[in-house]
Amino acid sequence: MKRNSRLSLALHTLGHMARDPDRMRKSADIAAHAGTNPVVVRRVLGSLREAGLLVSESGHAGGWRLARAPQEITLADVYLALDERLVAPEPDTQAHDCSVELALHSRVAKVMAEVEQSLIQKLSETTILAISGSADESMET
Amino acid sequence: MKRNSRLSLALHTLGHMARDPDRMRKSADIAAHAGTNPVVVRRVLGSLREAGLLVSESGHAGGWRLARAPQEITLADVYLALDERLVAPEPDTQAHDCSVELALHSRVAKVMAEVEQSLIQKLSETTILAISGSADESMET
DNA sequence: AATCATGTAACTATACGAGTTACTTAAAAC
DNA sequence: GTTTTAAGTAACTCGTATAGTTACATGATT
Repeated sequence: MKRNSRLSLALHTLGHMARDPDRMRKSADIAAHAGTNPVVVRRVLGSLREAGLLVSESGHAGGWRLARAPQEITLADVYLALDERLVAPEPDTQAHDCSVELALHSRVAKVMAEVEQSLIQKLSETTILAISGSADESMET
Repeated sequence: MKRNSRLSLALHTLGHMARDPDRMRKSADIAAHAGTNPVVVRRVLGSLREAGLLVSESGHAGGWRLARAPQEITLADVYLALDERLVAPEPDTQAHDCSVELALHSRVAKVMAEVEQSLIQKLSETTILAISGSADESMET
């Protein structure tokens, strides 16, 4: 794995969970399927648990499971839970008192914010049930 | 400097150039103003020259200058010249024959492509003259 | 020829994220 | 109540990407 893998891993895992929401899955199994490490899985899914998308349990029958119905979880929920930003934020301008830099920053920051909102809006239109390939929700390309 | 600085540096520099398009600027001066290194400046501006946005000259009266009028250069031109991507592309899926991964990839890739187009569209609506703070083109926030 | 700027290769330093190891905590099985 | 099994987490290594730096070649003007 390399870049942006947290979101990919999260969505991939939730897609599978959506097909069989009641089944408990171990981080070791998830990691094996995704070709990564159990600790990495726990870190990523831990963020989703904090956001209320997943629940986890320790012990023999432990593992991970959806916290609510798969049609109630959108790609936007997942995107926001991990706080990755697929749209790069403007780097903090260090109070350079340069009018060009100020004008530039406000202009670009505004555009990026709009684009970010647009992304979230689009992501919110797809649920993880659709990603799962379940027949319940069609996958028109 | 750290991240995403190429685009910032490019736009900042072009913003200044837009205020006085005929003046030649040395990479050393630009670097001093931006708080970076002349070689870094030459690398970034070199990309803009390849894209036809700037011209450069060697020797005593040498330096860098806009290749065309500042109102003819938009932020999108600059964004495309450097081929940074502020919108993260989906990482290449390594032919994992997993239906969830495939569905996920096509879904997300489509959204990201739309968002990227939207970003470019928005960037194309602002010229570097507007960034320059020149009175010719207003800066309504 | 001397000077001054760009052009560029090659290297270093740094930041960041994934991966890994090792350990603690918690719940179920026995 | 001890064993087993899984999550939780800290701390570290490793790979990679990018800025920064050094050094030198090329080209234009004086």
